[in-house]
Amino acid sequence: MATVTIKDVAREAGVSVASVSRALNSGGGVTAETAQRIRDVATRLSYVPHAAARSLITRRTHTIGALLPDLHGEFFSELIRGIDQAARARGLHLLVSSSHDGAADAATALRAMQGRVDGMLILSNHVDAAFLRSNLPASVPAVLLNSAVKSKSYAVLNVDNYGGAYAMVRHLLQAGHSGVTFIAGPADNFDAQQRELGYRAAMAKYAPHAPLDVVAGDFNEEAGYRAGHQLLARKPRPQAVFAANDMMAVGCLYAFKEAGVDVPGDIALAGFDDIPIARYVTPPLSTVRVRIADLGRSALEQLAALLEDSKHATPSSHTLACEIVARATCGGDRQAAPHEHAPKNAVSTSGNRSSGTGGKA
Amino acid sequence: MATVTIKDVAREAGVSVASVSRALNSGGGVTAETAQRIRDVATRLSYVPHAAARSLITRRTHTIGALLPDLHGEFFSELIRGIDQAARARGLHLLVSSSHDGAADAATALRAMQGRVDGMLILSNHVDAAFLRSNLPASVPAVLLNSAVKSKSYAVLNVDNYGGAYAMVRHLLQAGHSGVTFIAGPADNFDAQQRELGYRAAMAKYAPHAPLDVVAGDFNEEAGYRAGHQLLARKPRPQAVFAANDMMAVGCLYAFKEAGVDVPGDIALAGFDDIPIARYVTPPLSTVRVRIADLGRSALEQLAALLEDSKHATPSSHTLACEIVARATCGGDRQAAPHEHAPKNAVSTSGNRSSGTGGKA
DNA sequence: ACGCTTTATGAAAACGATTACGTTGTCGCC
DNA sequence: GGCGACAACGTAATCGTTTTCATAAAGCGT
Repeated sequence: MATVTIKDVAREAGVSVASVSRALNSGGGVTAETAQRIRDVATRLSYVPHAAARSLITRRTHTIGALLPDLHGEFFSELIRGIDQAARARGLHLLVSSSHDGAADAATALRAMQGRVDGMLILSNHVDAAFLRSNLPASVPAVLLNSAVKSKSYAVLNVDNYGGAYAMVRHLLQAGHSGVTFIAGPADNFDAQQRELGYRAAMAKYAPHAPLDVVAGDFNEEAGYRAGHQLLARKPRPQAVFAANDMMAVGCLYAFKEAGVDVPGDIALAGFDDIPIARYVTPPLSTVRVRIADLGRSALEQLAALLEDSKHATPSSHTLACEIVARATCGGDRQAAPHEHAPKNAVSTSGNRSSGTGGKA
Repeated sequence: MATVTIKDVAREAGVSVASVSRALNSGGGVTAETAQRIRDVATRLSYVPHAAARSLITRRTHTIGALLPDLHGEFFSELIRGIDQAARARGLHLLVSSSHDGAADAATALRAMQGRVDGMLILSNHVDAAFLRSNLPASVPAVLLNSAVKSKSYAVLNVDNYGGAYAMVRHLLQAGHSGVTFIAGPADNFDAQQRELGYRAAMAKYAPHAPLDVVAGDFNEEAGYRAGHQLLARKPRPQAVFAANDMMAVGCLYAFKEAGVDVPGDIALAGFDDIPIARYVTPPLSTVRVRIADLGRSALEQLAALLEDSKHATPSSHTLACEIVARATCGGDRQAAPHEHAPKNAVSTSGNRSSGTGGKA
């Protein structure tokens, strides 16, 4: 059961190793029948080329690396799913390194991937241009996800946080609310910043006389809960609240429920991300949906394009659209959908196909 | 900016490549000062050994592969998190291939990993002993997760589905319900089978005169919803319902709410998995928690042990305990916890740390 | 001083593939 | 019939490491 090498195949087929290589890879330079015979022998011996040996000479690993922060839940799964599917379709392998906290951590991981990958997918908010310059050799192409980096050396793929927030604020205002309060995310988070910008722009456009109203938050449920209580203490209570992400919106919702405030009757509420929980809280949360699997997929495809002709492939910047999902909490003229069982819209984002511990049937 | 090899380091340091290799790896066989000089030169040139070349000769890739089915949501993330953290701690890389549906698909993926990994972590319900024999060379050690396979060739690591279900049924019965109805999972799913067995055993033990009552399900919300309606149509309604997973319990809960049936007043309800949604439905769902990150972690550690001495490391079977989480839906003598914000128990399973699209702050 | 063990070091052989370059043989064409 | 082109195939170099083996220097006991 010793590993069978190309030599064994060659000997068995009565040819040289060169011919075996040609028959199995390029196809040219060998007669059709010799090629067939070689292939037969190869399968009979169940020969599988040694990946390391091959990539030593071809300088290709057919592997792409994904550097991800300490992500949780649906976001992580969907992202990987998108990446993995696209990668498999292209015959690429996926080397994952997740759960990074801090730049030093990410740098180590990035360096550890040196030479093991042909390209990188990077999602991290402590990654900037300087970081990349010193930790990523120029020779390995990379696609940055949701990054503020603007460089023509790297391709960047962002979710349209700005547009999504803008659209949601417009939606709330057009539903009749005269103002919108925004619960912000972490100050150093790129997504959070963009969402706030979208909020400000939409307010300026559709409610130019209403005051801008931003309270601090950090993307956690607890922060939303505190913000909710805080807002209820105001003399004229806000009419509508837009949280920078769903978890804060959920926290806020519980604060409102606890105080006996009706949503959306007394206050309208909306979040951002469309995490699965959003559909299950009572009442169901209006939010902005992000097609995360698509994000992963297109990131990989962009990287693959860069890999194919690293010469004249210009690393470009793209943005992925969001869509607003009007459920119960935003009030207004929504349709009276009771509860979405087995959601009809076949978006990959909303994955309540989740099974037990062991996977699908 | 051409890649710097060991030769460059050797020339620059005025030694042979052998010494460089020794200085950087074993440490023995070189003077302390030469070793230091070599290390200095190496860092100065920012030399990083070519992984392929190295593993060509050492026959080690320092990479482990993870073969996963088409998982969604929290389960997937937590599993990978656990694996990844443990892997990093051991200096191992993680090659992921997920989203497999069907045995053929899994076989292809498994074969594609040939030679790229030192060991495999496998979670898939269409993987059995025969499958492994024909698709996995005996030389590569593997750990099977949640698998029915009983073989001394492979290590198996299971969640204690049986024990968890048993404990939950006992809990329900001891809370005063005279019987429990079970909503089963897919017939061919190993977890589902074990959970049903646990249900049956607990019933036999603690309610020997109550009839066993199992209705079909498939782990999806929709099935739980249908089962819920179906159960309400019974003449004496069931007193307590235990669903084989949380998604079905949630579907069932919505069916009850729709019919105006009070939970837990009229009917008690419980699920399995403790998915994040469980905490957010109204009322919060009682369930059985599975420490998924721990599952991944110990799987990797077991594999690492196998890797270190493949000789006399006996691939053993282990089981990971569950814990029951009594929230509102199961009635009984639970404490009146209003809502768990920022959960105190620092379990890695309940990850509402989830952020926006861009990761943590 | 002299042999003998220890130790640092270098030269060279692996590892398993791809591929540039020869070599042969066959065919076509003048 | 000879000459050149081309196709099929083999030989050997190559990729960047690790590791065995040889060699030289140095320490050490007598």
